[in-house]
Parts: sequence; structure tokens; C-alpha cells
Amino acid sequence: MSDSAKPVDALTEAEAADELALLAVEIAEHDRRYYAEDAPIVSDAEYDALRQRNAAIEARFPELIRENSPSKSVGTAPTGTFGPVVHARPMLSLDNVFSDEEVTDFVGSVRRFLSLPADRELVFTAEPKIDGLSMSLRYEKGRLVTAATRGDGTTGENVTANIRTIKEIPQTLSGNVPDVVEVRGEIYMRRDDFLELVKRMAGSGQTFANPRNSAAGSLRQKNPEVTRSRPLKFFAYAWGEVSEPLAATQYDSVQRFKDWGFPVNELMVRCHSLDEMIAQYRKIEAQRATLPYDIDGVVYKVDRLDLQERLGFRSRSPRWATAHKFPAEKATTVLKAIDIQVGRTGAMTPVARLEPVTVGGVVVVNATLHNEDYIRGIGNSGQPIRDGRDIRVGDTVIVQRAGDVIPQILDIIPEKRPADSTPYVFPDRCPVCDSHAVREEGEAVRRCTGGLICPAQAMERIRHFVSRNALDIEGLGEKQIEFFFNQPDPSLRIRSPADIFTLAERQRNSLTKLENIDGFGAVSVRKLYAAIDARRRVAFWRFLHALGIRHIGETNSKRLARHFHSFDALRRTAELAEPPDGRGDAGNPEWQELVGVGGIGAIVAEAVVDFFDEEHNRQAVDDLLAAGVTPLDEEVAAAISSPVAGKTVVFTGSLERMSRDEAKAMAERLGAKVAGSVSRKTDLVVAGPGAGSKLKQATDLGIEVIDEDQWFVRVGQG
DNA sequence: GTGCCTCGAGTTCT
DNA sequence: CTCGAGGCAC
Repeated sequence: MSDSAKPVDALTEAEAADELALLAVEIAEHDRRYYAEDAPIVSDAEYDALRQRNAAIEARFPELIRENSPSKSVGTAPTGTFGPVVHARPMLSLDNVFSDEEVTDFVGSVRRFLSLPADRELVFTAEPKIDGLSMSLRYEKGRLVTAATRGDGTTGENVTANIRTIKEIPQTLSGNVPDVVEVRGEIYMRRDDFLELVKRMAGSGQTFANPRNSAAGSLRQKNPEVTRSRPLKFFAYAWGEVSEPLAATQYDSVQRFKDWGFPVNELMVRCHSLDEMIAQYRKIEAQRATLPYDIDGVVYKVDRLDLQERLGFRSRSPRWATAHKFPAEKATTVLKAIDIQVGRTGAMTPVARLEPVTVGGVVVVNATLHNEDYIRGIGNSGQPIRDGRDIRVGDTVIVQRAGDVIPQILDIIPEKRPADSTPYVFPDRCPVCDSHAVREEGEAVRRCTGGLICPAQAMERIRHFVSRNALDIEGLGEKQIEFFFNQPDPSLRIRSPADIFTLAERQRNSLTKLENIDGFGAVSVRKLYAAIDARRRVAFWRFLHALGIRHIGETNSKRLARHFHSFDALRRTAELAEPPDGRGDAGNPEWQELVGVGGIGAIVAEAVVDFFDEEHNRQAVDDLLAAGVTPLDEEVAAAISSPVAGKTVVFTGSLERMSRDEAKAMAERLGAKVAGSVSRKTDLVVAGPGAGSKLKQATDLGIEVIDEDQWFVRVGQG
């Protein structure tokens, strides 16, 4: 491998061709070691970097893409450890409630939505909420084909090999089973099995905090034999895609899972009234300690599936179900100090430093204190907290993990307050840059006014710029950003987003080489440059999001990108737009266009206009463009990164979800070539019902054949 | 004007 | 995950 990796932009065509040839051989060799010998000699991260480098060079020199290019075997490569699986139906989470009143509200809102009067019966199921990991098991013609974790709800991880080692999960289903069925449920570990595992693994150096974490860790093993040795169990309680309805009700659907051989929870019951639901909750709560597995609440679901369908979904959860959670575990500890963190917008957030304490199996040392008012004990959003008691350094405090994740301070114990304690005074100056910190009328946060003068804000801005939903540059974590930010040598310094993209260029002419500095080797430097180069061409919405304009996060960036198509168009409109003057006019046409974008109102639009009004913002954007960053229209960006880019696709048979023209346009938009007939050059055949000779030819040539639904899944629109 | 619902920006720990 | 706040339908 070449040690002196040049930035991709600096490669000549001949050098690029040479490197592509080398990379093809190198990656093929790693693939062979990984798959055939199960003995890789590079880490996954190093392997990924090679593939990224290959992709970056190919993006710049598409005419050099080799017949044996590694990018043509994307489907088989390990991405991270487990491959991605796009769920045929998203795996949503459940809304949470904590009190009887909220359960009443939930039932009321279901009735209201269905226009169901109070005297008409409405049946719910109630079952314990298992504290484990949700899992989607896809069976086709009765055979287990894929097991996937929830992931972000849309895309999960493929853990099929590990799931196959779990005895409780059937490999094949017998009896009356739909052609396609995705059985969903919870993987968990029993408490007694967990304790035995802890005993068995004592001295192995591995730690097991609780059954849930152990189940998660056991599932993410690279070697399925390790998973096999772990006592994992399963309960089925839901489903994703099904080729035919399972039953008329939730309850009966789960009974079918039982018939097929899945374990189902025996504590699930039907409730015919609100009172019965709450009674069932109390009953399960009372049994909690004696159950062999951990649970964290009770789940209620509307029983009739036709009603579930009418109720439908909100963005992240169904309207027909909710989880009634048990109160979170609490602990007391001492507040040692209150520190102030400064975010990228200047927001000053107080953080509690605590005497270490175990809450819910995890040691907590930090907790957010939200804002000034929270410390002073002023209730916000109508939630009276602590009866007006303030929080002071030295106080003994009650800590819980909200949603069992984020630690928060609920209250203090007044009797234990030291006699000499004084109220906490929230600073009116930034602890980092000493600028004034002001609180806007009606806002809860106090902000540092230092802007980019403030190192904390400048660094946080870069951190946001490279973060996963923005430019997504790997290898620039908090530590690295701080390092580059504080470099005295100009050839090593990163103080603005544009500096990231000029780093390699500045380094080339410098004697202070990054690779000679402790912590950076030649390999990691090469990987960093490759990661940066790979993002010079970036989707417009990511670029927009990365700029950090107020109110412009991921969703609003996508909305604006979809409307304007190019960054130039948005910028031109924003620079010309004039908001209404407040005396009856409605703003000029450019303003009208901005607020006409769905989901963008006056306040968000004004934030965009204000951003481009600022000279230093325009300069920062120009610097980025000058440094070679190119925001791409959505469709062009999709074509570069799509899984079918550069492939030759043939559609055959009758298509049901789209016309042939539509299919062709879609494939081309995603960077694929569409051919009329199958030949050795064909990479993929999409076959509908009635496919004939082309299908046979494809099978003869060993070309991959998928159906229309799989095509949609493949291109991420499943 | 009110009351959803969604979004952005903040947060922890493994 | 939680909070505050913006957008929009009523």
C-alpha cells in the first residue's frame, strides 16, 4: 500500500489508475482472508478506509472504474461488523406514560380519534414490557432468512448468524404460515441465567452490568459460537411485513405465533375497560420482583387490528399503543460542583458533577441541570419542581435516569443541606471567553455573545460541521478538533470549517508533518485525508445542515434542499428576500417563496435570511466553496452513493408498483445503467411475474435476480 | 387562539 | 431522552 497518500484531488489520471489497481488487489486479499480464512489482518476501520479511498478516487475518475472494482461487490462487504438491513416496515418505538392520568388521556385520545362514544366497548391488550432488545425475524416460505436489530427504526443490523444459535427461535415454521412474515419481539436474558453467566465469566476481564446489557453484548458477538454459549431468550409480540393478515385482533395474532412455536408472554391479557387496564398494571407491578426477567412497564395495545389501522402512526410511534412505565430507579448522592458548558449556539448549560453513584446498574458522575431557572427551582412547562427549592453545591440530591438513560436531578434533601451553603449564582459572563452572557426575553437559556471569538463556540461549530448528520467526516472527534484548533503552526491549524479542506494542501508545503506528531501515524493521516476528500462532494442538505443556521436542522435542511435543488438557488433567494415590514405588506416574492416551502414559517425563514445577511457568514461559505466543497443536488448525490451506482440493471416481467418508464428513470436517477437485454455485463436483474427468457438467461449466467419489492428495499425505499 | 405534532438543541454512558 | 418552541390545522 502506498504510504504517502495524496489527496484525491491532487492525483493525476495515471496515478489514480495505478492506485485503483493496487486497491483492487489489496481489498480482494482482505476479503479472502476475512471470508475464506476468518483471519483478517487489518481492523474493520482500516478496511473501511481502503474502500472509502477507492470510492473517492472512482468518484473523481469514473472512466477508470475497473471491471474487478471492489465497489462492485458492496453487498458482500462487512460494513462495520454487521451489514445493514432496511426494515420492510419501520420498527417504531412506543409512546411512554408514567401515571394513571396519562393512561386515561391515552384511552381518551384513542376514542376521540375513532369517534367512539364512552359507552361503546374498546378492548386493549396489556402485557409486560420486557427489558431487552427488539428484534425483527423475517421468514419467507416458513424459513428464517433475516434477523435484524431495531437500529434507528428504518435500518437495523443484520444479526442472522447469531440469532440462529438461539434455541427458542424456530429456524422453520410449520403449519399454516404466510409466505412472508416478519415476527417481532424481544431478545432478553433471564436474571438467574445472567447471574450464572457473571459467575462463569468471572476473571475473564469482561464486565456484565445487567441482563439487558449482557444480552446486547452477546448479540453483537462476531463469532456466533460465543453467542451460542450465552443464555438468550425471546418473546414474540408484534410483526412487520406480512403477506396476508394474521388474524382480526392483536391477541389472536400473538396466539398464532405461539402455534408456530414461538415463546409468547403468558401474562398478556385482554382488558375491557380503563379500570381493568390499570388493575392489570398494578398486578404486574406487584409481580415484578418475582418474575424471572426484567420488565420496565406494561404495554397497552388496541386489540382490533382494523381499529389499529384506522388509528395509524405518528412520526415515531403508533397511535394505538403506549407503554405505561414503572417509576424509574432513584439514588441519592452529593453534588460536588456545577460547571458550565458552552454549546455551538453559545447556550450555557449547567452540568452537575456528582459523587459517583450507581443508578439502574450504571455509575453516574454527571447530570444536566438544564438551565438557570431549573437550578433556582422555578418550575417550567407547568411542572412544579421541588416546591421552589433551589440546588446548591454541597446538597444531597436525588438522581434518576430519565427513560432509563439520561441522568437528571429530581430534587434535593433539604435536611442534609450544609449550614454554610449559598445559592448558586449563574455566571453572566462566558466561562471560556469572558464575553457577556445574555438571556433573550422569554427564553430559558443564557447565551455567550462571543460568537466565533469564543473558542468553545468555534470548536463546537466544527464538531457540528463534521458530525454524522452533517458532513459526516470520520477521524475528527472532540480530541482531534481540540488538537487542531490549538495548533500554533498555521499549516496544522483548523479554526473554521474551510480549514478542514485546506489542511492537506497546507501540509504538503510544510515541514511540520502531521504524521510525525504523537498519536498520528502515516496510516491514520492518510485515512483522515481520505475521509475529508470523500466529502468534497456532498449532498446539498448535509452542507446546509452543517452550516449551523438557527432552526435549520436535518429536516428543515432537507425541506429546503428539496425545494431549491441547488445551494446557489437557495442563497440567491435568501439574499434577495425581504421579510414583511409589519405594516401590512407580505414581503417580496423571494420571501414568499421561502415561507411557501412546507414546514418553513416566518421565524425559520428569517433565520435563513439573517444568516446570509451577515458578512462573516457569507465569507465562511465562500471559503468552503473555494476550498473545493461542492454541495450537490439531492439526486446527483443519491446517484453517487446509491447501492446501484454504476451497475447495469435489466427489468423483466411485469412490474406492479411502477411503470417500466418509471423504473428506468428511477434506476438512472440512482446512477445505474438500464439495459434491454441480459448479457455478461449485466449486474442485476429485477424480475416481476411472468418473466421468461431473460430470467433464465440471468440464472444461467449466475447474475443476481431480485423481485420488485427487493428492488425498493435495495435502493432504500422499501 | 388553542392544541396537536414535529423539530432542533441540549444532554449521558457504553 | 427531554425540553422548548415553531408550524399549521382547527
